[in-house]
Amino acid sequence: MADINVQRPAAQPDSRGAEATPGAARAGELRWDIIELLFFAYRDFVGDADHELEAFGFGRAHHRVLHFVHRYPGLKVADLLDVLRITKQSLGRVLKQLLDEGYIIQKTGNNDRRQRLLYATPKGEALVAKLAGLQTDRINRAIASIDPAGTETVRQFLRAMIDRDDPDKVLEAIFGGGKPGK
Amino acid sequence: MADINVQRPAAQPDSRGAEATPGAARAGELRWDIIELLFFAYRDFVGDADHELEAFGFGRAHHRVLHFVHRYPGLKVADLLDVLRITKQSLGRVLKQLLDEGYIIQKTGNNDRRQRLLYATPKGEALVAKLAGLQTDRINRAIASIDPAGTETVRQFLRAMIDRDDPDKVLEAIFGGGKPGK
DNA sequence: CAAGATATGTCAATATGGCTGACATAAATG
DNA sequence: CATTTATGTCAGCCATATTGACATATCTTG
Repeated sequence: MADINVQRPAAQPDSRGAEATPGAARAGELRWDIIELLFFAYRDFVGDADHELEAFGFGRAHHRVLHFVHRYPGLKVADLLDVLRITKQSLGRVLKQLLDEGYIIQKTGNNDRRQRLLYATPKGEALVAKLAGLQTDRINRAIASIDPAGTETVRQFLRAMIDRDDPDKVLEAIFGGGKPGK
Repeated sequence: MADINVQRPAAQPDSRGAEATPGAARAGELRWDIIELLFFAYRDFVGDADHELEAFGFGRAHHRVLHFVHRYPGLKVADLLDVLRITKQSLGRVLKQLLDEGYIIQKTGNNDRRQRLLYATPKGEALVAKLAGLQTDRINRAIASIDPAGTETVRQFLRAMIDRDDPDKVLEAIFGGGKPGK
């Protein structure tokens, strides 16, 4: 059984090469540990849903669409493009599948009949809730391991990790607290 | 300027369809907000690096390889496959580029000469540190927004989000505290 | 009303980064 | 020597993303 060549994370001399990276933390202050934890935490977090989605012939892209349509009923296609930051061609494919298979329905906008307002069907609600259940279980386990007051700390940390310049409508709803329009 | 159709996240009736999702939280307890925050936080977090990587003709896959080789010098190819959970064919492509372009070097194992131990070159160190600098800036900004003691809470939360069954060598190093071998 | 802008949809081609299966080589192991 | 292990590679497939071009319906404006 081959011996182990892996050393613990070496306290690197931190050879930040090139001309002092713009706006970067000084040497020795890099958050290697948190960078790494975010990688693993997110990998396992989305892994929960990925596994379940396979049984439906769906991928992560479908989950993201279904999630936001569920959360923000009446979302327009253009809003979804903003939020997901993908092109309409990419969205088109997964959205068509979700529509064809009855997970989402479109309704023509009342004021602007060009718009297609998106809503999750009961079938769609069921799937997205199932996926959220798996992820919630993981989150609850993690929250149980920290100080009760820590939940708000984690929430605040995550919020502060998000770019707030040029927010889309969903981010406005999350942050704005009260500027959901304009 | 078309009116806004997006409502704030509706307190959904939470139609967990189908037979009570196995092991899932009960209705009304789903962590929709944290699920969503994780999506946005991770998107922007990796976005920092993604943008920079473009200039080098690299993608996320290259970053991940470079990161772990940097952090765990002497990592074997097989270890990297475990950590990244991809196939050797997939790894082969990006690893070959990183080797060809001088970001990583291989050294034949001392005990087992079949092994190729991986090390980041100064060029590789410079790139990975530059990327980590960008991400560290974001993390520092987020940490600055929470209680000083909150950093450890966040770290603990992230650690608890990670699967610990069948850990690879990197996770053993992160968690094991002292069982880096076997 | 006619002209232009907007919201959506679709066709075609391409890139990235995963995957499987098959096979080859070198070196360790029994 | 036979087998297993560590690595590499060829060939093809799939999902998801991209760009550019174009079509249609509808709203807005001069």
